[in-house]
Amino acid sequence: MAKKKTSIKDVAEALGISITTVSFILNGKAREKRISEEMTKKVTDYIQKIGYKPSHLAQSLRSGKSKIIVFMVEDISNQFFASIARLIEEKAYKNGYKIIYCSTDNDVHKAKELISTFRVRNVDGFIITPTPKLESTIKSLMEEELAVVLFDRWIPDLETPYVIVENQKSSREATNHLISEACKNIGFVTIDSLQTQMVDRLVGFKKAIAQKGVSSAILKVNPSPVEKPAISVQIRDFINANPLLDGFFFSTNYLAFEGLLALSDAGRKIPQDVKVVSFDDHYLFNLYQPKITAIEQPLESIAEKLMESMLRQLDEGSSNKSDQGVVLPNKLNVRASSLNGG
Amino acid sequence: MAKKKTSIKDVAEALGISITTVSFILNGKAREKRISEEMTKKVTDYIQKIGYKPSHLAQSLRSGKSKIIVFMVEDISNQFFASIARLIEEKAYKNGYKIIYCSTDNDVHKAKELISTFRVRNVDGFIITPTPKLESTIKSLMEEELAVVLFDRWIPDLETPYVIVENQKSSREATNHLISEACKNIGFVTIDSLQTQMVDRLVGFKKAIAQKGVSSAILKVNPSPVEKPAISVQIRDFINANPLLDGFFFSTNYLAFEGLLALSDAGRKIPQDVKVVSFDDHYLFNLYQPKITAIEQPLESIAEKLMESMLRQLDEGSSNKSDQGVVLPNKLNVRASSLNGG
DNA sequence: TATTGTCAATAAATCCTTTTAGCAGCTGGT
DNA sequence: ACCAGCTGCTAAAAGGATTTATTGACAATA
Repeated sequence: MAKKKTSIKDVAEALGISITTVSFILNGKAREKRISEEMTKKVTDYIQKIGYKPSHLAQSLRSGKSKIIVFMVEDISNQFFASIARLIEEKAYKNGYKIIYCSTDNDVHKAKELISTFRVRNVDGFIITPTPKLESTIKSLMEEELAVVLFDRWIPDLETPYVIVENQKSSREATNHLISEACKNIGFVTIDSLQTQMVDRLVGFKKAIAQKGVSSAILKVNPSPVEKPAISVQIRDFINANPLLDGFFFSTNYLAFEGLLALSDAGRKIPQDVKVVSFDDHYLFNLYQPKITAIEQPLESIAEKLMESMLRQLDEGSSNKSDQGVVLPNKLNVRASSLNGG
Repeated sequence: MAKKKTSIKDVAEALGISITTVSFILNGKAREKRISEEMTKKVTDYIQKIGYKPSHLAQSLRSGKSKIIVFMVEDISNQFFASIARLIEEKAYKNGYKIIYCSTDNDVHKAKELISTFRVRNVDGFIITPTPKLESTIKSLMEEELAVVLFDRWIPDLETPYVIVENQKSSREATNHLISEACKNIGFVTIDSLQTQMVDRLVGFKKAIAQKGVSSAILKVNPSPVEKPAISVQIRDFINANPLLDGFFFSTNYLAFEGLLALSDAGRKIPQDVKVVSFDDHYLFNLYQPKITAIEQPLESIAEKLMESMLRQLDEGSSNKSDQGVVLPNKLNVRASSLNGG
C-alpha cells in the first residue's frame, strides 16, 4: 500500500486550525496577513517535522502556471544543443523550473505539433530554435502571453526576444585570418539553408573576400540525402573539383569533419597545402592532428542570457520589454591548421 | 487580454447538459455509461468545432498521474546519453508522456536531491543511470510504486528492471580480435570506477587475456582532476611507460580520443606499430585516419527496451513483473585500426 | 454608551476533471 | 396495481492548493 500523501488539509486538522492559516504561512504571508509569531512557529515546526510538501499539481491548477519550460531545438542529440541543454537545466532547477525538451528535426510540421501539444499542457515558456515558416505559430504564442525566447537563429520580422552570436563578424574575422596567413583562394563550405545563422556566416565570408580581392569558391551542401548524394560525397566532389583552393572555411563542425577526411584522402596536407578553419569549436578539434582552428560559441553565456530573458518574462511583475535581442561575441581559437610554418 | 481557456463546464453549459455527460463522452465511456448516440454525436461535434481540450493539470490532480517521466543520466551533454534521450523522447510523446531530463554528474547527493524534487512533483516514472550509493533511494522509489528502469549500469542487489549491454562479452570479443590480429601485449585503458559497465568491460578483457596467455598492462584513469593530473597526461604517461604494447583497448570513446592523440605524438603508427580498439562507437571513428575499430551499442534497441519496460510498469493493469533485466548485444565494427596489412 | 479600529484566524469560492451514487420515467411481468 | 429492471442522464464529492471576504473578540476613542 502506498501511503497516501499528506495534504494541507491534514496539516490543518492535525493542528486544529484552518487550511487558510497554513496556506498563508507556507507562502510567506504570515506577517502580511497578521498571523501570530506563535502560530507561525507551531505550523512551520509541524510541517518540518512531518516533512509536508505542497502539491505542485494543485498549485499549478490554481495558479495556471506549471513551472515548466520547453526547450525545443533542432536535434537534442547534437553536441551543441545538448551542451546548452545541460547548462540551462541547472539554471532552471535553481529557479524552481523544470525543463522539457524536444527535437524538431527542423521540420515545421513537427514543430507546430509539439508546440500545440505543450500549449495544451500549460507550460509557461518556450526556448526555441525556430524552423522555417514558424512565424505565425510563434506569434500566436506571444499573443497568449507565453514566455518565448529564440536562439541560435531568429526570425527578423518578429519582436520576440532572441539570443544569438556574432555570426557575420566572426565569420569575417576568421576569413581575414586565413587571408593574413597568405591564403589567396578560399573555399567556403556551408549547408544550403535559409537559417539566419548560416546566412550570416556566408555574408561575413563574402565581405572579407570582397575587401581583399582574393578569389573564392562556395559549396552549399544539400542536407537532404534523398535527392542529392550524401554530404560526404558532395564535399569530396567540391574539393576535387577545386584543386587550387589553398584555404577552407567550414560553416559548422560536422562539415569540417567530413572535409578533413576528404582532404586527407586527397593527399592535401594541412596546413602546408591548405589551411582550415571551422565554425563551432569541438572537443576533437583539439585532438586532431594538426589541431584545427575554430570559432567557439560562448555556451555558458548563451545559456545564461536565455534563462535571464526567460525568467524576466516569467516574472511578469517587471513587465519591461527590455532588450529584445542579445548578440554575443564568439572566440576565434587559432590553432595549427591555419598557421604558416612552425 | 489572454482569452481564458474553455473548460468542460463551458462545454456543458453551452449545450445545456451536465458536466458528467461530457466527461463520459470525452473518456470514451459513452457506450458503457449508456449515453445515447445522438447526444454523443452532439457533444463530439461541438467539442470538435470549438477545439476544446481537457486540462492535463486537472486530470493529473484528479488521477494522481502526471504523464511525466524523468530521464536522469550522468551527463545529458554526453553524446551517448543525448542520443538515447533523442530516441526516448519520440517514443514517449507517441504514448502521451513528456520527458524531463537532468544530469547527476555521477554525484549521489545531486541525484538524491533531484529525485526528491521530482517525487514531490508527482512524476510517474524514472529512467536512471544510477550513481554509486543510490540503492536506498531507488528502493524507496519502488516501494512508492513508481516506475523505475535503470540503464547503462545497474545495481545488482535491487530487483529493479534494467537495460544494459553485453559489456563483458563484447569486451572479450574485441580483445580476442586484437589477439587474432597478432597482438601479444595489450594495454587496457579504462576509468577507475565501480560502475558495473566499466567493471564488466575490464573482466571481459582479463578473461580474454588469461585464455590466450598473452601479456597485458592496465591503466585505470582517475577521472577527478583535482588530485591527479589531467586524463590526457595519465594516458600519455602510460603509453610512454609501456613502449612494448602492440595493442590498445580503450573502454570508452573519449579515452580513445585522448589515446589516439598520445600515440600519434609518440610516433606510434596505427595499425603498423600498435592496433587500436575502443568501446562505444563514435561518428568520428569513421572519419579518423585510419578508421578506428569500435564496439557499437544498439542505441535504438536500448531506447526501445527502456520505454517498453517503462510503459509496461505504467500500465499497472498488467501487473506482471516480467523480465527484470534486459541485456542487449553490441556490434563490433572492425575497421582499419585493428587490422594487419591491407 | 455607541462607534471605530485592530487583531487573529477562518469559511467558502475557485481552478478543472473524474467518478460514484442516484434520480426520474418508462416497460414488462404478475 | 405494484414491483423490478432498464434507460438516459445528472448532482455532488473528491483531488490539493490559493485568495477574497468575513467573523468574533477586544481595546481605544468620542
